[in-house]
Amino acid sequence: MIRVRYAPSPTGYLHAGGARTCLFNWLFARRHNGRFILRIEDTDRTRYQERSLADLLEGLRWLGLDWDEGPEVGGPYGPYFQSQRLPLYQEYAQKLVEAGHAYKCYCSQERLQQLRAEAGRRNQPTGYDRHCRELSAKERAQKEAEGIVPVIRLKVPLEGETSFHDLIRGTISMQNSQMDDFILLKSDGYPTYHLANVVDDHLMEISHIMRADEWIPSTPRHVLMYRAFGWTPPLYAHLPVILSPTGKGKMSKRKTIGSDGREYPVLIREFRAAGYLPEALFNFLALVGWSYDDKTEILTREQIIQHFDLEHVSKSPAKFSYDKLDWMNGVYIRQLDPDDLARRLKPFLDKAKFEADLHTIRRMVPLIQERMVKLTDALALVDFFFAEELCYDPQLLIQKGMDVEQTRQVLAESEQVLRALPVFEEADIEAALRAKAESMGLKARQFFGTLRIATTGKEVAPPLFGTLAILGRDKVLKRIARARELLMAAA
RNA sequence: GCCCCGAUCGUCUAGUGGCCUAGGACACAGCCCUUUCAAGGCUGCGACGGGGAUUCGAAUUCCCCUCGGGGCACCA
Repeated sequence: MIRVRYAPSPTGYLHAGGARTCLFNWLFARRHNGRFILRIEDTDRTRYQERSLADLLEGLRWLGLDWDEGPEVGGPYGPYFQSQRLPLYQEYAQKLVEAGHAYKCYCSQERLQQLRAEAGRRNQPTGYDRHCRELSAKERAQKEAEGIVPVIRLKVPLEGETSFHDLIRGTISMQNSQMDDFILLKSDGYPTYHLANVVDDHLMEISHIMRADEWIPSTPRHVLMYRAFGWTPPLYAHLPVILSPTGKGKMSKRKTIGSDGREYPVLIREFRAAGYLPEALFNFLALVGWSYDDKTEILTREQIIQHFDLEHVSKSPAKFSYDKLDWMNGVYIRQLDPDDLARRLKPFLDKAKFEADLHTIRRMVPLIQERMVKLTDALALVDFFFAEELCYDPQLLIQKGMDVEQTRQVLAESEQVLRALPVFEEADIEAALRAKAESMGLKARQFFGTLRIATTGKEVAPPLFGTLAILGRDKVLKRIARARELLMAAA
């Protein structure tokens, strides 16, 4: 049975890198009919943030990444919060001490800090100097008597090397001499990541560990722990990290501002608020670090599940391409059923105080659907529908090759034609206006250009005839009249 | 400083010794379509980091260099 997990620590909001790691685990589980487990690694009390758990669960659900075991759904291997498993870690750490694979360390944090500073100054490795490794029973008793609460450290072999097989990278080894005696159990009784991770993965019968590249250096330590416990380690697959769009370093949770001043979303909640579709982000994220073939980019969730494999996971880190995500989001928006798009647009319009019912939004959709990259783009596309009064430079009314008088005529004639129309519908509006433009001997771009400015206040706007129909005859006539006033006043 | 991982167009990638004159996508440029803007269609620009070795043959295997990334906490 394949069992994989995503094990975030609730120290901040869910970001693209975490979501990608989660996605790969999820895909692997779904592909192989395995189980996907969500485990919360909340063993750092100083960095814990209450709101991050809710954000995490919400973000995963938004992306459609459901978990078979974990918070809110439970499961046979619980609890799924490490803070609720403390006695377990203490018990296992103790076992290691008793077996001689670990020992208690009484060094103060001040001493350790000094050690690091000193080593750093001399450009030496910064690890622990194993001061307490060979303490006698008497020495230990003395420290205990002084009331010092020890940490527990793993007794790393001094010689030899530790290696493991990575499903993506092959064999990776590290000299044991490169590892220090790292801490398993902190003095507050909480386990470090290393201990909790190994104990839980074993107890929860995790078969494959898929996590970011940055964990490679600590994997040999984990292997050493499995060995000390007498357990078989799971299979490892280290995923390439996602690089920041700024080009320096990996993608962080902090605000990322490109050299062009553009602000890049990194948190899932930010992508959502910016108007990205979950299915587009899902597709895009699946493709950062994994590829299907040499030509297919747009894949449904089902196709991705069906084809996902570790074979095609890349080894090298990838920059997060926002240009490509934008393109892909546009593709997904265009593919959306118009009713569906209208529903998704509603909250964004509501938030902008554009009061439109679903029916009206639905009428606008055909005009804007292929002009949006993100849902938020709709706002700038339709704002003129909701404006009380348009604000624009009257000179814009006068199109290239036209004069004030001709412009006045276009407005006057349009007004007349539109007023006379028996029904105010797109096809009729178009027919009448085209005929009028032709009879006046004006080019379409001239005639409609003037009208566009008059009715939308913009040089760039959605297709005119559909726009007029939605605006409605009253509003259109009012705006044309207003344009004539502005034109005359400016002339 | 030490250790680990990586390296194909500007970016994301395909490539698993001959199908490679290196394929696709994004971005960019041009043209077409067109009431503006989009969308769409067509075309173009554009890469195997360097040096050795193995081989009849190397983008693909090995070594060195270079460059990039990551790790070295009582964080995860």
